[in-house]
Amino acid sequence: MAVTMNDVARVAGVSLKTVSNVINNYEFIRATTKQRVLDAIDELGYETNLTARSLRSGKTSMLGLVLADLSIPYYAELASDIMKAAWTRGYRVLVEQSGNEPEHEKAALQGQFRTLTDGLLFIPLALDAEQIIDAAGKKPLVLLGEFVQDPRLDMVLIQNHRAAAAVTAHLLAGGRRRIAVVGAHDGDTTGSNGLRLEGYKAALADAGVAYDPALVVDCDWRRDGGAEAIGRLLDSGVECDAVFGLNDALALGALHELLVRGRKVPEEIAVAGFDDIDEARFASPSLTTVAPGRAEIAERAVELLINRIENKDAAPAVQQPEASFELRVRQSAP
Amino acid sequence: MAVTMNDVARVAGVSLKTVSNVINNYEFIRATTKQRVLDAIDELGYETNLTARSLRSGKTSMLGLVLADLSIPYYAELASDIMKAAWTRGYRVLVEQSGNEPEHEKAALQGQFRTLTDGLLFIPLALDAEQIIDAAGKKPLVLLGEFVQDPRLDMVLIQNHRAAAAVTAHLLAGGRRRIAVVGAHDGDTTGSNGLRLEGYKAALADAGVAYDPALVVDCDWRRDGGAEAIGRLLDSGVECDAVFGLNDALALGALHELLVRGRKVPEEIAVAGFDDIDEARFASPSLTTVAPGRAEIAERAVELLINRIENKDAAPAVQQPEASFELRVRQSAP
DNA sequence: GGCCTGATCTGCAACGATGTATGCCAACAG
DNA sequence: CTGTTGGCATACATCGTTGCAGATCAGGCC
Repeated sequence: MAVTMNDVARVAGVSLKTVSNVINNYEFIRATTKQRVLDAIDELGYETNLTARSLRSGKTSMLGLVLADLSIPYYAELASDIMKAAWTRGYRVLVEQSGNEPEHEKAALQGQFRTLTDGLLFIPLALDAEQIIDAAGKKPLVLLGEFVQDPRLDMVLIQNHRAAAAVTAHLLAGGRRRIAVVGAHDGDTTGSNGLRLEGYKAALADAGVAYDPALVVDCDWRRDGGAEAIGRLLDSGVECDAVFGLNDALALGALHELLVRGRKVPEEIAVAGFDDIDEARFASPSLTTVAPGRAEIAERAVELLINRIENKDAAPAVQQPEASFELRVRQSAP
Repeated sequence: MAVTMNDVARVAGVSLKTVSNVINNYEFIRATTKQRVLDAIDELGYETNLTARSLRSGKTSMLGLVLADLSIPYYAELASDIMKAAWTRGYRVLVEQSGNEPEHEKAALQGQFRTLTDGLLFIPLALDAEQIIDAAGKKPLVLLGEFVQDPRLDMVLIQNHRAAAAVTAHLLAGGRRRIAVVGAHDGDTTGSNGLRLEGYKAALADAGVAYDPALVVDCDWRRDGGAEAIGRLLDSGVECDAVFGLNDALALGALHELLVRGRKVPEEIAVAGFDDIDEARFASPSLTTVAPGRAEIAERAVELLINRIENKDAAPAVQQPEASFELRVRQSAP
């Protein structure tokens, strides 16, 4: 079997508890004793059994991260940042893919998954705030600002409205007047789709350009969704001089479809996205987009969650820090 | 505090062990007793404490997955597939990012990380076979066929040699004669880089085309590495009519750089990659590449690892299944 | 010398589940 | 009526740690 503290204690000639004390850096241990224990640990190749420690201490030092799917670049990049942020603070991250299904999201919120983690980072896609509050247990929970927004929940916010307005304003400044929106439904006002659409409308209004619902097409937020949606729009005879994909995958899908159809980008039609995934820089033409502060989001979310975990008693008001965004102008919409 | 089996037992009026038996589907339980227990579980909202179960049973039902970084699309997509494959078999996956650093890889192989998992899936990048064997503990370990290859280790193999030869043969069939290779060093013979380079050479030899080491440029296996490397090659005055990026990120980086420099792809220079990440389909022009059977690799690796975990006693010979590959011809090299 | 203080180390119980051994009862055979 | 079998339920020990409450001992002080 595995080497236990007991074995180390025997070899070092001390009590089991002393071994524990050495490992946990208890202050009052004679240097010589400490050394003997450390030598024994080395000799036997002892490794702390984290499962036992968790059971006894009630802490797992793991954070849960629930997202739709790692194969989506934005989530993968965010997950990577979150894992790094957690790591530097002594936590590991256990990822759970919800596949965008309400049942999976609910299960992740309340199921046994929670017993494995000290707290949860959650990117909700299928559940609304009400359902989340119902399903969530007592453990700390921090949402990552995507679709849901609610004053009762801790979350890190993306400036969906302002960032989308900035992108739109940039397109308008470039002289575009008929800007198609890919990834929303006319009338959406909540969630990332709604908030970004509202930002788009606000920028139009600022510039005195009329809003035309015919320019708004909805679809799955994936590359193929974006390609299909812009195709549908063009086939329906609607003309446009710019496309705003509500995330980069949509924009890249649309960009691809436009080029396939022989449209010149950006001369004829400009394209812009939202997220600034790495791929955006290397697309051809490279994609103009807005960076929602991914690293900052990861950092803030992890920090907030760990604060909640470690200061359970203190229960200050709900926190909703906002990440800062930055427009990235590239070739697709100079 | 949390609800325990004890609480359930009290409410249901049975012993703690009976609750355990119900949960574990023990056969001989009166239907009425079972129902009473289930009702109590429901009433109290009891959730099994997985930490306690793990400690007692010695199984965590978690697989470790060590890879360089989730922000690399190929790894993210592979991780996603692995998590799904593990999930259907009742296992969760704990991901650890090595950042391509030997120290991190070693730590993941032997550290406390192992006590959290029943077995490890490992994509080695920095360590060689010898170091892996030295560092690895007794728990099951399966490598994912990237760089390391060794008859003493379980692993799922990618047909690096044959797949790279197939890509090269396709480029040759298209009339290309000066095919640059991005991502290897002349003389590499092992690892993904070496094996793919060897495949390339074999295909050249088959077609009676001479191998020119000047066409081989090395760099980091990332988009920006590919861009920089092809730039370096062209700046040095070497001309080529095709580029084979040893993975898709390299190929896409190179593709981007070529277009920036005004080269026509594929008319002037064809581009091909290796991996078939989702992005390849939506690049412009879309990228010709080879799909190394990612889903199959994930499936096989998980299956092999779980077999090792669950049939510890039986220790048959080392297993090294090979995933099948498929050429995906697209616009960048028709 | 007796008492107190602080450094150093120890034993026991407990975290919440499961494995083993066993008890109890009804049904059935002899 | 006794003995055996099999269904059903239980008690106890145990996994490897850590928290809590001491135990021990040397040195300083009155």
